[in-house]
Amino acid sequence: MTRQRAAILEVIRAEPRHYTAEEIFEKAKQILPSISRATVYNNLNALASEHLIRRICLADADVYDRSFEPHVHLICEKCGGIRDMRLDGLAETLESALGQSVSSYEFKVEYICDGCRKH
Amino acid sequence: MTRQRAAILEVIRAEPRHYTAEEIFEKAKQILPSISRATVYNNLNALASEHLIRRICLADADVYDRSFEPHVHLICEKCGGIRDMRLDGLAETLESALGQSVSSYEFKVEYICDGCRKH
DNA sequence: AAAATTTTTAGATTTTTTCTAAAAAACACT
DNA sequence: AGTGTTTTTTAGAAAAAATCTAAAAATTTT
Repeated sequence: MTRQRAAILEVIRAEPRHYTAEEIFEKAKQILPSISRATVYNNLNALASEHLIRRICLADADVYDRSFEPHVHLICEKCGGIRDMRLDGLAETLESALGQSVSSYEFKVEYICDGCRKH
Repeated sequence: MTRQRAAILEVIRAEPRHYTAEEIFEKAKQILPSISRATVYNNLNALASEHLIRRICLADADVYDRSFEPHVHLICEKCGGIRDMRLDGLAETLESALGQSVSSYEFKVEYICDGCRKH
């Protein structure tokens, strides 16, 4: 475990918010000012393929989720806000429909959030 | 409806396969040789936000799906192959868990495809 | 068919991500 | 701790992906 990777994980795990690669780079620089952009990209790719974090593609940017635990991402169509939700039993439903086990899933849902519905 | 948009839709709808923006550009050029890359990107963005097609983000590229109908995308962890699957009742499950209706969803599942499991 | 609006175009520009080869750090082994 | 091996990082260049621009063309409206 390098100091760089630790800093990147620290940034991602600090808050439930989902950050872009550029934001993670900026925040990691506050911890390790000499960190390189390539290191951030390398680590985000590595962490995502090791299933320690998850990449989520939004309309205008890719962001990273500190949790790889299966959950639903609710994305507001109006403001682009993103909210997490648990939904149990989904893997089971999926596996029985497919007839085979699955490694992981990513469920992205478009809706209108409370704030936007009031307008 | 411009000839360019028609050509782009024609390319996307020709086959169930999912193409990248660049592939769509190449194929659209066979129909309209003067078509510009910007037109392809403009239209893909417009079509996706009008919900006529869907953008799917894979590990190494974004691809476009001719159908916006809710369905599951099964993505093989080994070979990256992508396969569609129907899964009924998902919207209902989702809406009752959320307590509110949803506009659409995108369900991406990682698994090992038949071909790769044999090796 | 004229006017108004929208879309397209080619290429430059911007943004995002990856690549490179040398240096540094981490790891493995005694 | 010391040595050698392997992996990771670095800075900057390069590549790749997507957007922007303003003029021209096509489409739509009247």
